[in-house]
Amino acid sequence: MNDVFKALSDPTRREILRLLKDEDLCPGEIWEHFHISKPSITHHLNLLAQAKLVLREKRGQNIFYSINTTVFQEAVQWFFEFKNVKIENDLNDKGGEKDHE
Amino acid sequence: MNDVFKALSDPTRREILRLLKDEDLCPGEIWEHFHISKPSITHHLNLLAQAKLVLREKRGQNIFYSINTTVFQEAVQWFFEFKNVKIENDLNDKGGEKDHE
DNA sequence: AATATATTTAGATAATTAACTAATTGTATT
DNA sequence: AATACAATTAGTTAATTATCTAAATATATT
Repeated sequence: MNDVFKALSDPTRREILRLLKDEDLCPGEIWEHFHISKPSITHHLNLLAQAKLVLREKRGQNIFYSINTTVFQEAVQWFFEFKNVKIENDLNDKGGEKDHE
Repeated sequence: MNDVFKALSDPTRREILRLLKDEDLCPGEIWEHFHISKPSITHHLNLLAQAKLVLREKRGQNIFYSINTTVFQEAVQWFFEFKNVKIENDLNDKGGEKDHE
């Protein structure tokens, strides 16, 4: 899960994911949407693939990248841990612990 | 939203959030859970606060940090953009281009 | 086999960042 | 006002990372 958050922490990589949301693309096509070099695109795609946020499939001369929805679901799960944050604490702590120093 | 993902990309900061999920804490209390210096804790809390993932409230000598659930919800929203990734593309692209290798 | 195209690898550099120690600020207590 | 405690700021360092150019690999076409 650390790899996932690391991968998502870069705007370029999030934009790549947004592009892949609509259609599978290969590095050259992705590259056309940015103003950075192809090796940089490769670097970002490696990090996304390492986090399993994207899948690759080689077809001839091209390598097609696609979104891996499974890992997206797992990431959402992480957030759901924070769904019901301290309900009774809001009553206990704030009322009772003021003079505890 | 970039600040949010940047803030979430560090394991220490995610652990801090997990601690704050159960109760509001001040930097000294948070510090006791880690093996890093207090200034480092301050640094992480600054990034979390900048991303608005936590709120601070000064009470006398202490500053209490708490989870800001609103921003968590916004982060989940980001993921929901990827809910229905390329449905017709799965039919067109993958069906048609298979045998071109 | 020679050439063109697509992508990655290698290696370097500049920017960012997480960590530290030492010093400072701010609040409470005696 | 002097002391103690809580937290931050300042300034440094080492590690990470995003980027680049040049070179290498791999596939397809002529």
